[in-house]
Amino acid sequence: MPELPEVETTRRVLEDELKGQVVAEVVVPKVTFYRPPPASVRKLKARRLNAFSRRGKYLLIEAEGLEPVSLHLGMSGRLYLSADDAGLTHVRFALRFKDRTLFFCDPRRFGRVGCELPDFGPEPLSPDWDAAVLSRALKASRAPVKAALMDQGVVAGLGNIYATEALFRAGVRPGRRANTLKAEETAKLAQAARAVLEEGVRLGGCTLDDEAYLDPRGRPGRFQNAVAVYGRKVGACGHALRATKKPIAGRTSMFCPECQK
DNA sequence: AACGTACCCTGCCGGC
DNA sequence: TGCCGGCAGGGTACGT
Repeated sequence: MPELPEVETTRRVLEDELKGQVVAEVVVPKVTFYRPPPASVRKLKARRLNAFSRRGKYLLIEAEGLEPVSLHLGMSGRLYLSADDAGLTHVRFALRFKDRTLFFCDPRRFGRVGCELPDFGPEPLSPDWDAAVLSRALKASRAPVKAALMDQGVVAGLGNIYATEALFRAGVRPGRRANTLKAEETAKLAQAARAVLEEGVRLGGCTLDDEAYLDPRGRPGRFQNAVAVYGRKVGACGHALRATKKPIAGRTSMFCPECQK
């Protein structure tokens, strides 16, 4: 579910709502078959939260006097800020504050808590990520360009939605071998990836259906209205869309046969 | 060694 | 109506 824009939106909401607050209690539901969260989560008790930061699709909780606690939402993980746990299922742990609680819910259990961060590629929204940096990575790969884009070691934060949208905007088919892109195409792709992620952040992430991503306040994003390809049968260009014959990096890959070469 | 694929899970949706 | 297969925005562990 969550790619860079959704994680970034979540981060901003948490920063707004919880920065400077002290964790009153760390709650781990007793009846659960989840592996209990690591000790680093329990240690958050009585700590002041200084900051929430993000690296790729990872969220980092920075508490006073502790190493940052990492959180990856996986496919279905969600943070939910509320007065009580009414209606919430699959709660993995919760941080209680004075007058409300932050719940981490994770139905599919693909989320990760308190794990070491893997090696990431550059942040696509940082000023030093550009066509030259992308070009170097793409030239070194014979994988489909979409697989390279979603490889967190190449660039951190793109998943199926935003990679799909970036390739459409750049006019490049997802199945093209990464090292066959022309300089001009790579330049367009880097620009498109940045633009699509910026738009995703500006619109507060992508909420394709109600069960999916919502921010910790329970609000949906608006990027779904700007989607040109992902989840559609007809592209924003007006052409019928197609999926690649085989999934790429295990993901369904839609593209416009007219607009993407 | 890089690249593809299977797998990890639950929930939802469409087809029969 | 109910069951079943397929699919879902994540990553990782293998096999080749």
